[in-house]
Amino acid sequence: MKIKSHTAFIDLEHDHQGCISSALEKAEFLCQQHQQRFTAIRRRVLELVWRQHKPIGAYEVLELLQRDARTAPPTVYRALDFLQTLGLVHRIASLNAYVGCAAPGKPHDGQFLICESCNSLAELDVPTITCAIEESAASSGFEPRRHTVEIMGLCPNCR
Amino acid sequence: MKIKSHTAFIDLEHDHQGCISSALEKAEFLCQQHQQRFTAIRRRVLELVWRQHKPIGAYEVLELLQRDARTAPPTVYRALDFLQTLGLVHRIASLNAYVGCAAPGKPHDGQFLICESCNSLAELDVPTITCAIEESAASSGFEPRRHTVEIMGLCPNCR
DNA sequence: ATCTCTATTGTTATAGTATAACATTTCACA
DNA sequence: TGTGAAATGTTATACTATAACAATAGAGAT
Repeated sequence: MKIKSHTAFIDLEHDHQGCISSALEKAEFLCQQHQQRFTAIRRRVLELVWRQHKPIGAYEVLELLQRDARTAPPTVYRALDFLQTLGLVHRIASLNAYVGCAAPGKPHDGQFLICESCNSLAELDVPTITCAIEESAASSGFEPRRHTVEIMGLCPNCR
Repeated sequence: MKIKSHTAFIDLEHDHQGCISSALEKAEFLCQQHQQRFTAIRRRVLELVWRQHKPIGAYEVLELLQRDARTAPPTVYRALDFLQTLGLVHRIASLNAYVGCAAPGKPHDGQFLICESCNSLAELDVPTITCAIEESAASSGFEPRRHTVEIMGLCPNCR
C-alpha cells in the first residue's frame, strides 16, 4: 500500500487527469450554486490552469487558447478574474501567475509554498498563520480584509 | 507630553523631514559598511521613496527624477534593486511598488499592513508570523528562504 | 417562436511594469 | 595620470494588464 505523502506538494505520480476532471466538476457545481455561467472559455481556461499544475502566466494561457482560436488578452483576463472571484483560482502576486485553488468552495486567501528550483507550488490554509496575522494586525489597530502569503524556498523534492 | 501611538502606522504629524534625513543617514552608513557606493542617483531615489512615505511605483520615481534630468527606466530599476539588495527598500509585490524599509540594518523580509483606503503602509516584523510560516513550511518538508506577507485592509485612521 | 435585456465575448488600442544589450562615463586605486 | 571595474546612459523591446466600444449569445417574458 502506498503511504500518503505528508506534504502539500503533489505526488509526482498522482492522477493528473483525475485532478483536472475533479477541479472542473467542482467548478461546474460552484457555478450552478452561484448562478453563474460556466462558459466554454471559462471552462477551458480553468482546465489549462489545472493542466499545468503549477503557476501559469496569463499570456501562457493565452498562447494555449490561441491554438484553438484567435484570442486576445482581455478574454483570458476576464476568465481568470471570474475564476478568481469564485475562488477557483488564486493569483500569485510575486509571480504574476495563476494556479488552481486546491480547496474551492468559498473564496479565501491561502498561503503558498513556492519552489524556486522546480516552480512547483503547494497551497496551505494554516490557521496558525492566519491567526498570527490577524492578531498582529489587530494590535496595530488595523482591520485586515485579505492577505497574501507567498513563501519561496525549496520543495521536498528539490532540497 | 505626546503619547506614542501603539500602531506601526506613522503619526500624521510626525517629523517627515527628519524621517527622510534619518533614512539617508542610515543608508550612508550601511553603504560604507558594505563598501558600496551611495551615489547621487541612489541617494536621490531613496529620498524620493521616503519622501512619499507610502508605496511608490518605479515609474512615479522616474517621473520625479525626470524633473531634474533626462532619465530612463533602467536607471530607476537599478537604483531600486541596489537599495533592495542592501535592505533599504522593500518591494510590495501586490502593488508593484516600493517603500522605504523601516528598520534597515540587514536585509530581511517583513510583513506589511496596507490600507486599501488611504494607501498608507506599515511594516511589521512579527516573530509569531515568521514562526508560524516556518513551522508550516517545515511540516510540509519545505525549506523556506524568504516570504512575502502583505495584509490588505483598513488602517486605524480609515476604519 | 420571437423579443428584449443583460451577461459575455470580440476587437483594437494602449497603459503600465520591467529588462536586455551595448555604449559611455565615473571612480577608486595602482 | 593611467587603468580596470562599477555605475550610468541609451535604445529598444518584452511582459503584464486594462480601457473602450462593438458584436453576440443566452435567460426569461410575452
